Amino acid sequence: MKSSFIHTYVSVDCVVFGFDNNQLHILLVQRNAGENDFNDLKLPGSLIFNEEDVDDAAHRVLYELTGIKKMTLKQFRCFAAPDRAGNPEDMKWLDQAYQPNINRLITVAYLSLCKIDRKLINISKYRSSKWTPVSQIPKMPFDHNKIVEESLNEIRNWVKNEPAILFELLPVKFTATELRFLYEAIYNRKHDVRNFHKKIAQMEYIYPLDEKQENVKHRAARYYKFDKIVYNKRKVGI
Amino acid sequence: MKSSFIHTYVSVDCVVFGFDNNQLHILLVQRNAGENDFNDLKLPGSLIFNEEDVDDAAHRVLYELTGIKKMTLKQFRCFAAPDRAGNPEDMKWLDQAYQPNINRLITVAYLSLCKIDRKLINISKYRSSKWTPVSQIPKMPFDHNKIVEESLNEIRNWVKNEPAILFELLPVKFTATELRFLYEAIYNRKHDVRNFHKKIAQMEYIYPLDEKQENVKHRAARYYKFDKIVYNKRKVGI
DNA sequence: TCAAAAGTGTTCGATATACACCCATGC
DNA sequence: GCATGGGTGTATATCGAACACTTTTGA
Repeated sequence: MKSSFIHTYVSVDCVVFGFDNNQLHILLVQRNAGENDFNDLKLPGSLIFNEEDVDDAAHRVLYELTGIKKMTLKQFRCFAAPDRAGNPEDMKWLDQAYQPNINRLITVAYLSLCKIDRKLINISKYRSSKWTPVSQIPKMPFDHNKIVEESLNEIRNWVKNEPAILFELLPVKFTATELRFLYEAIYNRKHDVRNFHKKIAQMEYIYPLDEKQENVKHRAARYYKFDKIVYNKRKVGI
Repeated sequence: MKSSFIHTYVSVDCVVFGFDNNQLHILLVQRNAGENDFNDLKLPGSLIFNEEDVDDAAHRVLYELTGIKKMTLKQFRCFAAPDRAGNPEDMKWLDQAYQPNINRLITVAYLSLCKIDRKLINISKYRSSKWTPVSQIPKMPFDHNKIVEESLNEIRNWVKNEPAILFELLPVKFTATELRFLYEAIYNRKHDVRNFHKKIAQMEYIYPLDEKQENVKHRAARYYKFDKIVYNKRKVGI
């Protein structure tokens, strides 16, 4: 009886969202560092270390992947189906990447966010990473496709509870249209332009700059900025 | 390097909510089966078995605790702080309950719901269980107090996304006042009686019966029932 | 007839939705 | 001057919040 309790390895996997070209993207990595093609992508992740909390492991993975120290992240689910690493290909890769005879692997999935134009400094074991539009996510190893699918629901909840995270996906200065397209990409529905302007006008934590777009071949759009201090004050008021 | 990846034990812990006397309760168990006092309570839980998904482990724990086969449940967070089982008392108990030298223990926490007047058939390793009002949760081992704290936020989200779960906490036939008190207990704020009646009148999935309370020393309240079929139709419509 | 809880309608403000035209810019 | 996308206001429906008195029942 006692021996049937299982001793497992635990990993973290991170779904890092970016936003570009009116589409959500996810940062995927090449599974096999040695090969130079992008036909074998997966979510960035790692086994957890001894004496390491899962949140810390996720921060570590993200740091190694991007060079950013304290990325905003949120745990959203533990995936532990016994056969999730049952594919022979995947088992082989585990043996190679970590150590032989990993009998069982449970993963804790995280959401994270990154300005997609940010220069990433990759010091991880993965040779390279690639921003992939959510509409073009390839078939991935383990249950990574399932994790991505669930992450798309989770990010909606997250935005609802903490709208500030939107601004981690946008440039520091952004236009109303960019913000609207971001909403549209996350919620997958259109928003009326006029109503949207009204909405941001009454969000005190979004303030307009005098600055406008330059070198655009149409009327230049105004830039806005997010005011974290005002945002945080608002929250304690609730 | 490779050896610093950790092989851990994984458990599930369940926060089972009940509702009685206008208060939320949580089902706690006696940690030490041999002793007959209720001074050492904890959340029901178990290590996971080989070849067992965490969701299945949670279902197993709940079945052994209540005799109910498919309780509604929801995973809400993985707790993995390295020192979460670091208390010597807790380590001693782990050695005794499972096996010696459990070096590290990660837990996946679940929410679940139970009609509190339901007769429970306890076949678990715990001698007995006890419904405890959330206002009177004692100090518990490991990080169980923290888990309970977070579960109270989670249940609010859950109700928002899936109001049907409320009815798993109420008798099959319930009065408007019972439902209102349940809302009040979960959200920890008062609701206006008239507005509340209006609200349930326009929830098509709550329908009034002709039946009323009996043997009450005041005006008898009407009973209502929850219609799962109407509820599910409504959902696909969204 | 009293105590205790059930039940009932209206008003107001805030919020969400629908909808169409002029403006600024580069070419 | 035209193509491209930016920016603006009003009217209506919906939802949530505030608020006080009458009804039913058993003791």
